[in-house]
Amino acid sequence: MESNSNNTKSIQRKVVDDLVEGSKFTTQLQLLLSHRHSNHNIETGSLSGDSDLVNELIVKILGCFHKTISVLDPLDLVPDVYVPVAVEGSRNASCVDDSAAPASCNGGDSGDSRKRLGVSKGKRGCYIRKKRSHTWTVEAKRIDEDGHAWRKYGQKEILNTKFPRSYFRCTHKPTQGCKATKQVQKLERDPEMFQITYIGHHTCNVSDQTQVKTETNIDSDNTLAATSFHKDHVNANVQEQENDSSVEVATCMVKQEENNNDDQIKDSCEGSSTDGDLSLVWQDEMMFDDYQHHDQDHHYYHGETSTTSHQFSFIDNDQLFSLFDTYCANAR
DNA sequence: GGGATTTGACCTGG
DNA sequence: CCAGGTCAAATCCC
Repeated sequence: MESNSNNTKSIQRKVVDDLVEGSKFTTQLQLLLSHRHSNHNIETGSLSGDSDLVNELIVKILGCFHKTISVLDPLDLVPDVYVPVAVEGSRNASCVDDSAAPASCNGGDSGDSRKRLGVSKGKRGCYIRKKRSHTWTVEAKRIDEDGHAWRKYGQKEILNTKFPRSYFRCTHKPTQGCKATKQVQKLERDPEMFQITYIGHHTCNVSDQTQVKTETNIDSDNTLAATSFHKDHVNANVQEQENDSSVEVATCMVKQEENNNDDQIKDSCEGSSTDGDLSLVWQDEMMFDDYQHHDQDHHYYHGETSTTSHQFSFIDNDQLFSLFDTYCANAR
C-alpha cells in the first residue's frame, strides 16, 4: 500500500518535472521572441502589433503550466514552482532559490553516528537531498572574495577524479537559515585551478559579511585557497549550470518556497539586485552581454546537474543564436 | 574555550 | 547497490 502511494508520488513528480520543464522552455521562447521584437522595433523604428499578441499567448501558456503545477503543489511534489512573469522587453532579476528544507525527521534526531554503532541503528537526521534548482560553476585559480563566508562541512572522494570534492555551506546557515552551498574541486587538467559550483543563493543578510573570512581548506592535503569569486574576475570560466535555462534567469521567476518562507524568498529576490546576490546580477549581465556581443567564451547551457539527472538538452550560445537566427529568418 | 575543520558514518536518489 | 551529499563527534587551531 505504501509502495503504491510512493509509486504514484514518483509518477506525479515526473509529471511535475515535465511541467516545470515545459514552463521553462516556454519562458525561453518568450525571451527569444521579446528580444527579437525589440531588435526588430529598433531596426524598423516601428512598434510591431503582433508582439503583444505573441507575448500574451506565451503568458497564457505559462499560466496553464503554472496552474497545473500549483495544483500539485499542495502534494508537496513541487520542488520549485515558477511563476511566470510577462516579459516587457526587460530583464528582471531572477528570483530562484534552492529548495531543500531539511527533513523534519523523528523529532530532529541528530544522533552521534559513531557511538551509535553497535547500539541501536537509529536514523541519523535524515534529510532531503537538495534539488539543484540554481547552480552555476566557476573555474578559478584563487579568488579572494565573493562577499560571503563559508564553512566547510564535508569532503568526499569522487569516483574517477584525482582530487576530493569539498563541501561548503554559508556560515550563516544556523543563524539565518541561509541555504547557499558550494562545492569545490581541483581541476585534474590544471591542479592550480578549482572548479567551484555554487548551489542556491544567499538569503542571509549581506551587511554582516563585509568582512568575510573566506579562507578555507580545499583538501586536507595542504592546499589553501580562498573559495570565492568576484564578479569581475576575468579568469573565471563561468558556466551557467542550472536546471533552469540561463535565459530564464532574465525573467523574474519566483519560486514558491515550500511552506512558509515567502518573505525570505522575497528578500533573496530583492537582494539579487544588490550585493546580496552577486551571482544573479552577474549572470544577468553576462547573458545580455552575450546576446549583444556574441562572446564565445561563455557557454550557457540548460543542463544536467552533476548528480540529479534531469535529462535536459544542452543549449550553448551557438545553439541559442542559431535558434534565434532561424527564428528571425523565418519571421522575415 | 570556542569556533572551524576533519572524517567516518549515515542517508538519498538513480 | 553505489556514488555522492550531509551529518556530527572528534580534533585542531587561534
